[in-house]
Amino acid sequence: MRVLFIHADYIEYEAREKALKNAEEIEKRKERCDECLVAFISVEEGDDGIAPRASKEIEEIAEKLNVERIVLYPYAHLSPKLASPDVAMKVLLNLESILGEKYEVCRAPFGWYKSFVISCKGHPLSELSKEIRAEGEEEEESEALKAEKKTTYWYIMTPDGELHDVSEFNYEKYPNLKKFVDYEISGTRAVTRIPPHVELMQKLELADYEPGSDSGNMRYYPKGKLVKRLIEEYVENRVLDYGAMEVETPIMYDYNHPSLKSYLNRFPARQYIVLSGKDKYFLRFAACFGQFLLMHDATFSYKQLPIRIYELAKYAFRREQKGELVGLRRLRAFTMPDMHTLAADMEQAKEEFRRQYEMAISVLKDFGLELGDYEVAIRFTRDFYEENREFINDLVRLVNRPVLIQMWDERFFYFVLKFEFNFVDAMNKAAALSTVQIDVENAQRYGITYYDEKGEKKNPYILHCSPSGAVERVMYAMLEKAYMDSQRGRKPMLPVWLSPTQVRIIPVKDEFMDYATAVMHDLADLGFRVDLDDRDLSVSRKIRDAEKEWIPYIVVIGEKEISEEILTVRIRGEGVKVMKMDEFLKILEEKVRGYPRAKLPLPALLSMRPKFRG
RNA sequence: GCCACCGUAGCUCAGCCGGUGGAGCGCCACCUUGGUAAGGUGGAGGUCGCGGGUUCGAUUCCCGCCGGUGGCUCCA
Repeated sequence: MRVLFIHADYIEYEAREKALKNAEEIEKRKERCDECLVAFISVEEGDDGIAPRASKEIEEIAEKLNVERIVLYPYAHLSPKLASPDVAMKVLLNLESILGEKYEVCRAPFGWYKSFVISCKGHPLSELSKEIRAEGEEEEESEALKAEKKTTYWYIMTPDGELHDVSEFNYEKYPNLKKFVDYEISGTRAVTRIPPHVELMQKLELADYEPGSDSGNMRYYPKGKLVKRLIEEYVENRVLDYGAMEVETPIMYDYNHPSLKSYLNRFPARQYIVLSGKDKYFLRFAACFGQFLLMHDATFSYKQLPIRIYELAKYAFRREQKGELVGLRRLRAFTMPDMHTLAADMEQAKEEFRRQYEMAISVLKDFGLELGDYEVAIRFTRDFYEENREFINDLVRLVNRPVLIQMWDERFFYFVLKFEFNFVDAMNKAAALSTVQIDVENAQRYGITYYDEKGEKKNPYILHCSPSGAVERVMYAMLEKAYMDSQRGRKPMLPVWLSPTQVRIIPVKDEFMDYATAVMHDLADLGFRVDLDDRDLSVSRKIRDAEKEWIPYIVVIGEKEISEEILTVRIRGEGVKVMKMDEFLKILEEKVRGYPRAKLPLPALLSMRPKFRG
C-alpha cells in the first residue's frame, strides 16, 4: 500500500461521475473537512490483510501532527500494481472502522472521479509519503515455512528399506549424496567463481545472456539451438512412446480466473504480468493450468484411465528473484516438458508413478547422466508412508543406493508423494531435474472428473511428471558434468547424438579439398553432421580448434588416405585410429541409433561461419 | 528483494596516486600449402556499461541506474 500524507488546513472534494461500473453508492456528493490529516491511498496487490498494520502507521503520523480528523482518500495514481477494486474497497472500509475508534474519519467515495481543493500547511512534516508493506503476507508465509520445518523429518533410506538419521549416516561411499543433503538441509555454499557451465555455454557458442531482454531470458546460438531442439525431441519421443497425447495450451491466463487464482494465492506471487488493454494476465509458470482447464472440459470414464497428456511448455515463466538467476540453472523463461497423468485411484497412481520414475532414470541416462551424477530425493506425508512402506522401499531398491527422504506430518503442498533427481554440480550445488508428484488436490480445484463403474463422477489423482526437468537445466547438467570430467583428466564432451558437429574433416592441403568434400557428402547423406575445415591454417591448428569444440570424430585427409582408401580418425578421448569407411560408419551408426537426428546447424565450410562470440 | 564484488576493443584481460588508453586471441590483407592441440608479417578496430556530480580536466573520485557474479532469502 502506498500513502501520500498531507497535513491540511482543509480539504474539499466532490464526486463528479463514476469511474468504475461498480463504484460505491453515495448519499452526499460534496464534503469538507478542516484541520485534518489527508491520506491519499493506493491499495496494492497483496494488501488484502494490511488494514491493521496500515492503521497503525497512519495513527502514528496523526499522533505526531496532533490531529483529530483523518481523511481516507482513495487515490489510484500512486502505484502501478493496484489491487482489484473489491479488495481495495474492503481494505478502505477496514481502515475506516479501525481508525474510527480513535479519530473522526471521513472516507472519500471509491470508484468516482472527484474534484478536490486542498490547503497544505507546508511545515516540514506536512507532506510525506509512505510505502506500507504487506508484511502480514510475509509473516504468514514464514509461519508456513516454520511449520514445515517443525514437522519435517529428514532421513536417508538404504535399499534394505531402513531409515537412517541424516546426521548419523555414513556418507563415505556417497560424497555427492552428502553434498546434496547439505545443500538441501543447511543450504551450505562456499564458492566464489563463475559457474563452469556459464563459461562453457558461451565458449561453445551454445547459449548466452541477452541483455536486451529481462534477466533470465537467454539467447541460443545455432549450436545451442540444435542441442536444445534435440533434447526436446528426445524427451517428447519418450513421453509419446509412454502413451501421452500431445496438446498445446496458451502461455497466458486470466489473473482473475477463480480456479487459477486460488492456486496462485497458495504461493508468493512470482509471475510475469501481461496487460492486454485493461485486462491482466499472468504468464504460465508450468503447463498445469492449460492442461487442467482442458481436462476439465473433457469427458472420460474409468475404462480410459490412466489418461496422459503432454506439452512442452515453451516457455514457462517464473519471475525468480534477481539474485537467484544463474546461467542455465535458474532462469525466468525456460522450457519444461510437462506430462499429466490422470489416474483412477491410488493403486493406479502408484503404478504410474513407479513407471515414470523408471522412465526418468532411463531418460537421464541417454543424456549421459547416471545415478551418482544425481541424487534421489523422495518426499511424502507420514500417512502416505504408513500405508505404502513397501512401495517406497521398492523405489529405493530400484536405484540400489541410499536416498534422501523428507517426510511431513501434514500435507503442505498439493501432493502426497514426490520424487526428484537432483544433479550435484561442480560447485556442490544441487538442482532438480526429473520429478514426478502425485497430486491429490487439483482435480477437485479444477473440477476434473471421470465416471466410475457406477456411473458416478469422481476426481482422479493427477501425476505431474517431467521426465527430464527443464531442457535448459539438462544442458546445464551436461556442461557441468563435462567440466567435472575435465577436472579429472577426462576429455569433456557431449553425447555424440547431441554434438553439433559429429565429424570434422580436415584436408592436409588444398589439393585434397575435392576428395575431402566427397567424403563429407557421403557422411552427410547418411544423416550425420559433418563439416569441413577449409580455412588457410596449419593442420595442427585445425585439430586444436576441433578439439576445443569437443568434436567427437576428427578425420584428417591427405595423400595416404586417398591412395589407400582409408580414413584416419581421431576419436575424442581414445586417440587416432585408421579404418575403412564402412568401419567408421558402423561406429557412428551405433552412437546415434535410436536418437533424434538433425542437420548441421551451421554452414558446412568453416570459412563461411560467423563467430557469434569471441 | 537485501548485502558484497565486478563491468576497459568481438573475446580474455593490463592500465600506480585524476592529464582523452594497451597486450594476446579473433577480424581484414599479404606471405606460407601444412600430417594430429597455436606458421609468419602488417592493418583496422574503443562515446573505458549508462546517466548525473566534483574538478581547469574523470576510464580513474562520488552518487544513481543497468548488467554479470557470489552470499542471504527463495526455488509451485
